Amino acid sequence: MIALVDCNNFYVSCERTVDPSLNGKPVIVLSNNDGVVISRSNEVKALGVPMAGPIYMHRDLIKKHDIKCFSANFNLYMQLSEQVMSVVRDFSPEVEVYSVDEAFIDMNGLEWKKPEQYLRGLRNRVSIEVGIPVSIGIAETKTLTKVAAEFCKKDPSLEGVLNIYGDPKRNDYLRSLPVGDLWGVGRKFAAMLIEQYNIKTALELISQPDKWILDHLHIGGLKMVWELRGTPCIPVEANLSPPKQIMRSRSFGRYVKTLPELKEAAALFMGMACESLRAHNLVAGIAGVFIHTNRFNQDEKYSNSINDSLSQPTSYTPNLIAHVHRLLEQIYREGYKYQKLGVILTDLAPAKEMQLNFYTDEDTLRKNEAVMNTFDKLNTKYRTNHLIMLAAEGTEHSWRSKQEHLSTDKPVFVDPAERTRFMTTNSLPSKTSPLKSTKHDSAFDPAQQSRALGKQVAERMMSRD
DNA sequence: TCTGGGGTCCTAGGACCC
DNA sequence: TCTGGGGTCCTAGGACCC
Repeated sequence: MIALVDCNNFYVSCERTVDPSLNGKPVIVLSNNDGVVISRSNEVKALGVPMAGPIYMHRDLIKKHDIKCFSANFNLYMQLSEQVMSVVRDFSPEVEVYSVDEAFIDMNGLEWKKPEQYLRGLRNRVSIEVGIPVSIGIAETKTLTKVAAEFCKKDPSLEGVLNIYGDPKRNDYLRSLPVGDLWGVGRKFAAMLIEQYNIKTALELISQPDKWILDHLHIGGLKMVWELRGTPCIPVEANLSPPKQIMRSRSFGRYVKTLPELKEAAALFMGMACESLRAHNLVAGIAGVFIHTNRFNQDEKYSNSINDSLSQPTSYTPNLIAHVHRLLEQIYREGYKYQKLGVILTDLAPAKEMQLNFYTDEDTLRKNEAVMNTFDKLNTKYRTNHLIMLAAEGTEHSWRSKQEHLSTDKPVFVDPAERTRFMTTNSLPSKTSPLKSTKHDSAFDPAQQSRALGKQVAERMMSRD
C-alpha cells in the first residue's frame, strides 16, 4: 500500500498563507520573469487560464476578474514545503519527497491503522500547522495513487483522501480519465495516442498488449501501464540519491548583447550552482554553459552550448567561473540579442572520493577548500547568498529577471493557534495578527539589504580581530 | 511588447575495439 | 569484382516530471 500526499495549487496556497484575504479569490503565480503561469487557484482554473501558458494572452481576463498575480517567491515556497514534509514524516519514516509539493508514503505495516482515517489526520495537521491544503491518494502502486489524488481533488465530499486500494471499481476511474492526464503521458504521447490510434482514456490504454505499449511508449510507458493494472514497478525510494547534474539558468529581464555582461551572469549563476554542489558534498568533473536568443523570434536566432572536463574535479567557484568564461568566449557571437544563459555541472562525484591527478597541488587544494568553507558558512549564517561573493559575479545585474509582483521575502511564522481561530471563524485577521502579510514595497532592495548586512558583519569582525 | 527553471531517464546512432 | 560479426561506451536529443 502506497499513499501520495499532494499539495493543492501549491504556490498559490503558499501566497495565501502570507495573505489569507486571497482565499476564495482568483490567484496566479508567475514564472521567474513574470512571463508564464506556473500555479493557478481553482477560481482561475474555472476561468480557463491554462497552466504553463504566457500570461500576456490573458490581460483582459485578469482585469475583468481582478485576478491577483504574484512573482514566484521560491524562498517562501521552499520553507513551506519543508514544513509540510516534516509533518508528513511524523506519520511515517518511509517517505519519498518526490517534488516540492508531493510525497509518497510507503504504507506497508500501517494498513491496520485505517488508512483513510490516519491520513485524514495528516491532512488536518498540515492544514492547521502549515496552512496548506493537501489531497491524498491511496492505492497499490505509485501511478494509481496519482490517479486517486487526481479524483480526490475534484470531489470535496471525500475530505481530501481517496483510497482505491483493492477497489473493484478501479477501472471505472480509469474509464473516465483522459489518457493525457496520466503520470507518464505528456503532450507528445497524448497526441500520438489520440490522433493516430484513437486511444482516449486510461482504460483503453491499459487494454493494449504489452508489446504494443513497449513499441510505442517504450519501457517507461510499459511500467506505467503495469502499475495502472495494479503491479508495482516503481518503488518508493525513501533515501534520496545525490543529484547527477546541477544547473542554474535565467531568462534576462532585457536583452543582453555584450560578452562582459554574459560573463557576469555566468559567474553569478556558477556561484549559485557551486553553492548547491558543495551543499551536497560533491565535486564536478565537467562544466558547461549555454546561451540563446529569444526562441520565439524567427528573424534572429542563435543558440549554442559547450562543455568541457576540468583538469581536476572541483567545487572551487573561482576555477569553475574561469572555466566557463573560457567556454563562453568560444560560443559567443557578436551582434545577437541574448535572452537566456545557463551553466551546467555534470560528472558529479563525492568530494571525499575526489581523484587527484599527477600535478595536483594538495596544499592549494586544502586552502581553496578552507576558503569555500568559510564562504558558505557566512552566507548560510546570515541567510543570504550575497553576503560574500566573487567580484566576477558583479553587483548591478541590470539584466536580472523582472519580478514586479513579489509578495514577501521574509520568513513566515504563523502561530497554529491563530490559524485555528482563523479557520474556525473564517474571519479576516486583525491588523495586529501575525497572519498579516508583509507587503513588498518598492524600496525593498535585496542587494542593498545584503550590502548593509555585509557592512555590519565586517565591522563586527574587525572589532573582534 | 510580452513565452520559466530544474531535473530524470531512455534511445538511437556513431566511434571505437578486437 | 569481392569488404564480418560482436561488442562497449559515449553523446545528443527527445520524452517525461513538477
